[in-house]
Amino acid sequence: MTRANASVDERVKAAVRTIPEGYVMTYGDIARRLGLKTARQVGTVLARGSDPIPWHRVLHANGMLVEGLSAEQSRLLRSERIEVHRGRVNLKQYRW
DNA sequence: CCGCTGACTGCGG
DNA sequence: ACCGCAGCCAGCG
Repeated sequence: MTRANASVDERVKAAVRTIPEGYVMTYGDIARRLGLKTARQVGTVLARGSDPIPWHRVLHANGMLVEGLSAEQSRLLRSERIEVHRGRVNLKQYRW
């Protein structure tokens, strides 16, 4: 009931909500943390983005921002003091 | 059941 | 460091 029964959809959203302000995680990080098979699953859930979650804290494996949403995303990240340079974030520094 | 798509990745050039 | 691409696999028609 704690987690096991929850749907993948809910678990992904819950995981994203655990990312503290000022930190980021990659799609792969979340997938591995939840024991999911692929990072794409995480992306698929976020793409539907039905609920208010800090989606901007989720990046690609190399720190790149989400294609097509980079403007909005970099604005949100910078608003919480995360540096974005050339469309990417330094994971060594901000990865949770 | 089949084929295509996608908010992904890792590897090779 | 920067592409390009094949591999993966859940979701949808």
